[in-house]
Amino acid sequence: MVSKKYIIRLCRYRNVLYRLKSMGFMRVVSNNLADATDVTALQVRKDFSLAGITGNKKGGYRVDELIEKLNQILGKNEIQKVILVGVGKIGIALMYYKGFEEEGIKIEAAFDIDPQKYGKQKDIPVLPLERLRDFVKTNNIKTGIITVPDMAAQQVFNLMISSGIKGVLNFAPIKLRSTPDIVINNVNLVMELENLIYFVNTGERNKGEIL
Amino acid sequence: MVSKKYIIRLCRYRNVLYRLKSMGFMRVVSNNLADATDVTALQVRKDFSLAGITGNKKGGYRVDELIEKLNQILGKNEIQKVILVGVGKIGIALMYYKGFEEEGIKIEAAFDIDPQKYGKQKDIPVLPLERLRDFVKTNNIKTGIITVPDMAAQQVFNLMISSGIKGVLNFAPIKLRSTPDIVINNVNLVMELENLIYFVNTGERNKGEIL
DNA sequence: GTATTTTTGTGAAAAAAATCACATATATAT
DNA sequence: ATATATATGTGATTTTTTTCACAAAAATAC
Ligand SMILES: NC(=O)c1ccc[n+]([C@@H]2O[C@H](COP(=O)([O-])OP(=O)(O)OC[C@H]3O[C@@H](n4cnc5c(N)ncnc54)[C@H](O)[C@@H]3O)[C@@H](O)[C@H]2O)c1
Ligand SMILES: NC(=O)c1ccc[n+]([C@@H]2O[C@H](COP(=O)([O-])OP(=O)(O)OC[C@H]3O[C@@H](n4cnc5c(N)ncnc54)[C@H](O)[C@@H]3O)[C@@H](O)[C@H]2O)c1
Repeated sequence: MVSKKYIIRLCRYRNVLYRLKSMGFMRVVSNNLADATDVTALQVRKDFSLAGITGNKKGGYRVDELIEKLNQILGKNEIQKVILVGVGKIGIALMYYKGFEEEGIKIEAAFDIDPQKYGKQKDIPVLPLERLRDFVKTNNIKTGIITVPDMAAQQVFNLMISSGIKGVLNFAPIKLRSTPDIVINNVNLVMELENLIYFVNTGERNKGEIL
Repeated sequence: MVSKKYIIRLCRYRNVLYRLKSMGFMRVVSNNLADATDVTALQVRKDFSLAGITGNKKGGYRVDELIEKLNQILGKNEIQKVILVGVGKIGIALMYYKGFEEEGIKIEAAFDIDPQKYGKQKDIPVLPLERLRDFVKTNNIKTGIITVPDMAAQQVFNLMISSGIKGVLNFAPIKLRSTPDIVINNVNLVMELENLIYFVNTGERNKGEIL
């Protein structure tokens, strides 16, 4: 059983590795990765050790091998399909963001209740909410993003889950009522900012929470 | 020295308390707060104990008193001024978001290098980047949000810090080079999604990382 | 007015995560 | 070939965070 923090560190290593690879690096030592990801070299090695990844006593790790292993662990070898509900300000920002596709994540469709939104954004179809269930089943989608107003979030969530979705990235600052088999990651930007402001005001050092 | 997680829990309690208050509640027991915030009742009491907040052995905590204490600890008794740099898709979404003001956070101004963006968004002035330093000093701003393209983030960060900013909420998925006295909270949405997908794919239960 | 129930509060214990200490392998230099 | 420097790898240790166990206070019931 692994923790979220651990997986996020693996993702970070992977990101850095791709950049190193594109720069022509063949090998990398734990120290390089540590510098680039804000963890200690020891933590890097421990993580790899735990992940069953092994390097050379001198000369560190082979970049290609590392990427391959991490991709395997992180399930990055096929494109990950997601849907999005709520084609508003933040939803549209996400739909136009190129960063997801670069990581093999594709927003296959978006849904809204406002007919004015139907059509396309970028190359992503925007469909009526009623078509969600069918779309999710047909395309075997397992992951959804919620960017609807707070009041609508629970109801959209319920629809998603009953349609077969297993994991939700939720931008509404509410606690979704759910069951333990569903994975929910909440993005609460107000809280991120409140938190930041707290540490700024008190002058206390935020001990480098990852992410 | 407190951790980020701890402060975030306090923020969550506070949110729930405001809602309870608006519903007319005068008192609350640790169990209620626990249910609403996805932590255990014990954790709630421990947190309060640590924060020097004390309740009644029966009848729990006074809502008003709790809110007051939490506001005090979290520095919520005055409006928190922030600036934003990068009036693009995500920057604009944030500028139009009402959730910040509801929590006493005000985006005082935004900055960009594209003259087409100058003017206003909602009621927030959008100014040339060159005016940042002056604005920050004059208005004694301590907190900034970075929503510029990845390539520009470090440079904008440097400008912010050299202008007197002490804390940054960074949306660019890069590691900002900084010094230990500066607080940085990174929001990495790709990683949130990658992480979610990992737990969906493996069927492992993500042990409820807060936030 | 005494017993019972409810709920806080905290020192102690357990669990989880990070770090240390050091053994081990391998490349490079001499 | 031997010594030296560089890095990994892991059991042990420390630190941090959460949970347990139970005492104490206050309301309610009998
Ligand atoms: N905008 C931000 O910067 C920001 C920041 C943090 C959190 N959020 C949260 O993100 C969510 C969306 O914010 P926004 O600013 O993009 O809002 P928005 O009003 O711009 O967009 C909401 C969209 O959801 C659609 N919608 C409403 N009810 C729906 C339903 N039942 N089913 C499907 N679609 C529905 C609306 O038609 C609209 O297109 C909110 O919960 C908000 O709290 C936004
Ligand atoms: N859009 C998203 O959903 C999303 C999601 C995750 C992360 N991000 C990150 O947020 C950042 C912004 O993304 P976006 O989609 O809003 O981009 P965008 O291109 O829509 O907007 C960027 C804005 O920054 C301005 N800008 C560029 N260089 C600048 C500089 N040196 N100083 C000041 N302003 C400058 C541009 O004029 C533009 O207005 C990126 O780092 C991106 O990786 C965005």
